[in-house]
Amino acid sequence: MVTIVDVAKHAGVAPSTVSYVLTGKRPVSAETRMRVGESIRQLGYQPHAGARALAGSRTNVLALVLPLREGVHLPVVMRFASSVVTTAREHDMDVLLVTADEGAAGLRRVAGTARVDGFLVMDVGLDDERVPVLRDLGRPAVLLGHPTVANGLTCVDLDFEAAGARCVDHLVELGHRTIGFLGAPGAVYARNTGFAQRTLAGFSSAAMRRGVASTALPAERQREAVRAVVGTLLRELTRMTALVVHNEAALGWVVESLRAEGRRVPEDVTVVAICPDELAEQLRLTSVQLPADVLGRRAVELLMAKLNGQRPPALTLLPPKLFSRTGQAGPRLVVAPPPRQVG
Amino acid sequence: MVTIVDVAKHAGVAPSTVSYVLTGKRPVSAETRMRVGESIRQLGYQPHAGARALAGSRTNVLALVLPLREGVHLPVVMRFASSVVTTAREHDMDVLLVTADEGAAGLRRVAGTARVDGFLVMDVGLDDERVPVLRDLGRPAVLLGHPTVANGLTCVDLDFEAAGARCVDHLVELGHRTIGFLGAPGAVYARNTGFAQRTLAGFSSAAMRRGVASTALPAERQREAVRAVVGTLLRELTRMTALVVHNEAALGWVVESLRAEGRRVPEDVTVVAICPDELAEQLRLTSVQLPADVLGRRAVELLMAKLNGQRPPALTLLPPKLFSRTGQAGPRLVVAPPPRQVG
DNA sequence: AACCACGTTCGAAGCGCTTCGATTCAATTC
DNA sequence: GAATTGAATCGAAGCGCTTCGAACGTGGTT
Repeated sequence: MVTIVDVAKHAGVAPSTVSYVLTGKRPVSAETRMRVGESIRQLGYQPHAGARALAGSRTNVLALVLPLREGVHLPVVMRFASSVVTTAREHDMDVLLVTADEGAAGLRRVAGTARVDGFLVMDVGLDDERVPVLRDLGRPAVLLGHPTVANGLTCVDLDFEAAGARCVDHLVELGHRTIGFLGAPGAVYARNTGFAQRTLAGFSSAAMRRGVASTALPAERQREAVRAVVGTLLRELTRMTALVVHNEAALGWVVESLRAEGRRVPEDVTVVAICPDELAEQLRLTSVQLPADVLGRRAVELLMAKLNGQRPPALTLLPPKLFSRTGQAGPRLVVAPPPRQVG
Repeated sequence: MVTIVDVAKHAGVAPSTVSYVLTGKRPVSAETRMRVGESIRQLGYQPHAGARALAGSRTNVLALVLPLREGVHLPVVMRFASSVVTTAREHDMDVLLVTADEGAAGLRRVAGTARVDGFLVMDVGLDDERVPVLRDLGRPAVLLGHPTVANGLTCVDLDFEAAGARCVDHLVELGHRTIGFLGAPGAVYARNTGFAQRTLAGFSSAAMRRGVASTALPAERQREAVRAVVGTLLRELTRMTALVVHNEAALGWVVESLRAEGRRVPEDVTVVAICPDELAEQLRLTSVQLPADVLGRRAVELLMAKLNGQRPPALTLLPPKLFSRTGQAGPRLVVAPPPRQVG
């Protein structure tokens, strides 16, 4: 193995000088820098990660905590993971994969053994045991999915409010004047927080602002329940030509119900969904997608900022991406505004 | 931070003794072991991973190299990754996530900086640049997917030959006596190696052994091409009541073509696919699944064996799992034999 | 009673790197 | 020309752990 001492000897300098060349933490003359660089190249020197971590108390590794079993849509997780690793590498970081199965104990372990510098935690629940632990651990962390705003922690999520509004705006631009909203099961709105409510709020205020007639109803996931709600909407909102659906499980039944009621989709009723891209793709519906790749990138950037001692905003909401799938041509990306930041 | 010295003082022993308690590399009296263990618990001691790696030249981390972008079916990758992490943790190992994008350079980097003890590489190509690098690196590695048998390297894969045979056996047990085989595009069979050929071989010899009439044809992925091949099969093998399909892209068109020809699926023609589970699930077809979870577990176990100085078989072929989806009941797992080992 | 052997435990020497105070030397200043 | 400065570099002290030879008892042997 080639060590820093070998490089130092080869370049005729002290080991510390090589270190300074590598880290840039002290000025080194251009000439020395060249010479050391050349020695590094010739000897094929690669610093020992463990030694670095020991002496410098920085591992250059970040923990990515993923729900690998269930819950979140798998392709979304993958895209996110991919984006995280790529972005991390741009910052010269490696990624340690931790499953959510390990729970808080897993976080304690990798932090306690000084394996990682910080955490990226996906799919954090509203009352997650890991949140307090994360705060105690005293290492930078970025949470994804649910914006559990907790002091000191940083969160990233899709801007669901904007997503709701975006659907309305899109439909209004297509000429629709009466729009329905079919949301999550009632119970989801009952807990007084979360993305469902924010989506609905965005939808409602946009409808108001745009002056369109609208009705919003919750829906259970079962086929019959969905059929009933669709029936109600068609009856109450007789001139309804468009429907925004924020309920993955019901989505398929919604389309089926509409057709059963004699409405063609999308000719008679245009359906816009807020759901993972794959599902919308399959049903050929225009949709607002979860921008997993942007989410991953942004999350890493926020974490890096914290590692560098900055204090990034406590909450970053990413602009929704709307893919139009009405035409015969491939998905058309409608450009969205920059992210919102809070705190 | 609590160090080994703190623990040693607290327990009234030398640091080295604490180390031996932890690693078990030298005998320690039961009484001392107790006392040290108690101190560890009381102080909440967790050994510093970097220091360990430096002194012991063992990181307890393994690299998982995944094709995160494309190629392999995403859910399969996830299941595999999940299984790898879980199994690795059982062996007290952590997992560093590396994307295939980084190529051979990525392997050189994580090995050169002593970040990992070994490699798990998924989706290795027939003439992959990483194979020679992996051999040079001199660290244990286990390859998955294509059994590129290379000296010193260990491979795990699905036993495609058994998969082909299994389909026949299953169908014969259901009473079928004339079975067609619709395979990958001709070009795939032309390269003189790989899973396509092995599947076909397994199918053919099983058909022979079972005394069933059979015809095998390659098929391109396009709809018209598939339709033509299905037509040919129906004409040539007039009494065909079952069809084994080893061509993911064509699978949907196969079912469509059969129905267009007036054959009900599965009543008139039973289709068994060799494909990712999700696809078969969607089309409600009985299928042979890639056992990603078993694959991941086995891969880690092989790697651990190598890390412990053993010389596991060069090639392990996992028994195929056949899921029957003909009935109304949920998937029924038909139990399969133990893995085959070579080398 | 002196000896040996064995199971335990200790002490010290690194592992390869970062970091900080000290040192050097040339360029500036009075 | 001596004193002052500041940039560039050096040297040494750790970081927390493993490991290896040595030391220490204890019990059994001759």
